[in-house]
Amino acid sequence: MKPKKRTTIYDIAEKLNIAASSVSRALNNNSIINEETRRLVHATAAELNYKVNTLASNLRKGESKTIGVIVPRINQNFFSNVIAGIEEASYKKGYNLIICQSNELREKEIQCVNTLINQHVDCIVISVSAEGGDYAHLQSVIDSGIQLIQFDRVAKELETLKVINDTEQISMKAVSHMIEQGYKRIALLEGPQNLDIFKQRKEGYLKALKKHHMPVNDELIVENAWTKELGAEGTKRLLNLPQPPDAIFASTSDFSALGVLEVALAMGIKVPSELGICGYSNEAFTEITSPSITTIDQFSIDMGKTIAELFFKEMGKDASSRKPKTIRIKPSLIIRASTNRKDKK
Amino acid sequence: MKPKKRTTIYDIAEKLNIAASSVSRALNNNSIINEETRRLVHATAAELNYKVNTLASNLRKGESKTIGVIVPRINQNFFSNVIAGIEEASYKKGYNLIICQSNELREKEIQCVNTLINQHVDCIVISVSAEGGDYAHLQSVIDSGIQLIQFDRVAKELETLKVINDTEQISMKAVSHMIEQGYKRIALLEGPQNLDIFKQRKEGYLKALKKHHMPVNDELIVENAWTKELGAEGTKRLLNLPQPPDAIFASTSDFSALGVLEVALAMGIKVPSELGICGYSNEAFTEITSPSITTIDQFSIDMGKTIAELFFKEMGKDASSRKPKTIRIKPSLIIRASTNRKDKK
DNA sequence: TAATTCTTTGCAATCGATTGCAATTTAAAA
DNA sequence: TTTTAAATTGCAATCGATTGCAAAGAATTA
Repeated sequence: MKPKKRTTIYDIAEKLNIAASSVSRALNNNSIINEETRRLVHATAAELNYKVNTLASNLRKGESKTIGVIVPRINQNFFSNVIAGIEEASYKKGYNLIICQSNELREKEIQCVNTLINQHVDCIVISVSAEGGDYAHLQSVIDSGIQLIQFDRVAKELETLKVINDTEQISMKAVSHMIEQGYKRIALLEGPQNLDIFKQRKEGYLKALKKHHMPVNDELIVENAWTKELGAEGTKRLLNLPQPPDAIFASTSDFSALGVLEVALAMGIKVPSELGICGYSNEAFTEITSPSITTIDQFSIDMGKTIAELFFKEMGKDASSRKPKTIRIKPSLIIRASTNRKDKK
Repeated sequence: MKPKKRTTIYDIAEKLNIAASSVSRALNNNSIINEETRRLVHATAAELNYKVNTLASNLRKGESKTIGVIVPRINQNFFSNVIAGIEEASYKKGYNLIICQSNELREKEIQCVNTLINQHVDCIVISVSAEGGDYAHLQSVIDSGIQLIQFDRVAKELETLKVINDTEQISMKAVSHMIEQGYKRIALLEGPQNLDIFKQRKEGYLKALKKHHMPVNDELIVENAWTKELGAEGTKRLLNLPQPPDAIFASTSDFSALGVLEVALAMGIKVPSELGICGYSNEAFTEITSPSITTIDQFSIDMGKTIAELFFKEMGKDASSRKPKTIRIKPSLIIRASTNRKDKK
């Protein structure tokens, strides 16, 4: 099969007429090995094009120097940015990433978790799928003694490390901003309420209304509008109400905000003067639509780095002293044209 | 460290008073094991919450069921889509992905390659970094007997499997399209010419001009303009020429096309009537700028799937019968408003 | 010169699963 | 009842690297 067997420490040992253990120690610059033999071993290793077998090494050492990452979709801006952040920070420490996508499916998520446990990863980083259900599979990660870090979409009942955005607070800020811009009837496009992050976005919306003594109007709340198409659909319904909204907080995503914008423009409704729009995520395109879309930046790359750093920091501790811990990253409201009807630059 | 030692086949064997080898065979539903013991082993495994140690298994079997992927940046639309495609196809076959990013740096790319070789991955999939240099590190992948698949940005001198777009042809088509729309002075924003794909895009541009008997004008060719900022900069220079272009093919990326668009709009130049723009990659935003941007779709997810399928197909063959092979995926020209000054919908 | 300490090296077990081959048990055939 | 074949199971080596412990050699001290 393989063309030639790969060189092992035994090959080096044989060639130099020393023991494999000495070769191992020499290669790890480890123990108190004679400088001369150390040099010899390294030279021979280079000559024979030796590469360690990480599998063997990890098996023996009982670690894998690998972090498993499970996200709903790899090719979603937010997630790919988080992954990029994790990768950058872990690579520096000599850790590799195994990436899986759950496709928002519980069943596949369970499969991924099992694969990663079998791979003996040192840590599993996960943003749970939207499908919901119980979290026995995540519990079993913990039981296996593998560090579990949840981010963004977290199962809050599980006592693990968590890295999340301060979602409620920023949502409140976004809606307050719209109120301050003079919008009176603000609608909400909400996401699946079994995911905490969407619940919190709604909560922020409600709190902002309450704080400004504005009524909550159920007909202005549209469920499950988290794609561009669903956002557009919901918007049509909203704008055809007897009393249509004068602003829409697309709390699910910028894509749904885009749907809102397109429908509004198609119906000849002026943004932001007649309709304010705020999205979520700061996708690249929000900056360049016309008008540009107000949105929320989640600092996704930083989030990735934070996750990796958290893992390395907690790594030393043994299981008994592991405590659940939540790191909040403050997102930032990016005010653009789509909600800006007062301040002219 | 770990709270409790994980169950191994020996634990199961001991509990049932049989040999570990029998347990192994039973778990693999493999050999001719007695149905009764098979059931017993499975039951006990479940009861003890047994999970195989893939490290050990792989070490013994000399394979890793893992594919290593190296891309310049994980969080670039094109790459994250390719990765998503690879992941989807390989997961079905029980293969995992280890992802690395080279950050466009040769040095890091070499590191990644070594890590993946050490990990004993069964295949390395790579899109080379822009930095260039020799490809000794890729040669050493081949020498290690690891399947090497290059995609998109390939080192053509290396005899490996390759999955690429039909870049030259589609570039020619894009430029021809602009010519047919009546543009007379078409400029080119080109990428680093040490990467083949950018060379081919230029080649397609040149061929289209030649085919339509149009002169090649060196002052209309801008080097190394592959970010939005560089694209914008180059555009300013172009539009301030005594004889400015009436169309720009931003062959490097949609981002640079976006730079072009912004500069044009800022200068009060009408798109597409006074200036045609064509980008490359079909980023999500090209659809929603105004005017929307003509671009080229590379079918990135399909490309990922194709890569994985190619690997699985070639996997069976032994090293000696491995032949270099190139699969071309035909990209598609997506004509939008930014070049459409004739046909009105 | 003998006793003691410090360096350096080797032996052998270990990590957990797999597998060729031999051994044992059971069933079928003679 | 004996012989032969088939079905199961176990033994022990193996994958490649690491590491505790003992041994050998070199250097230092009494």
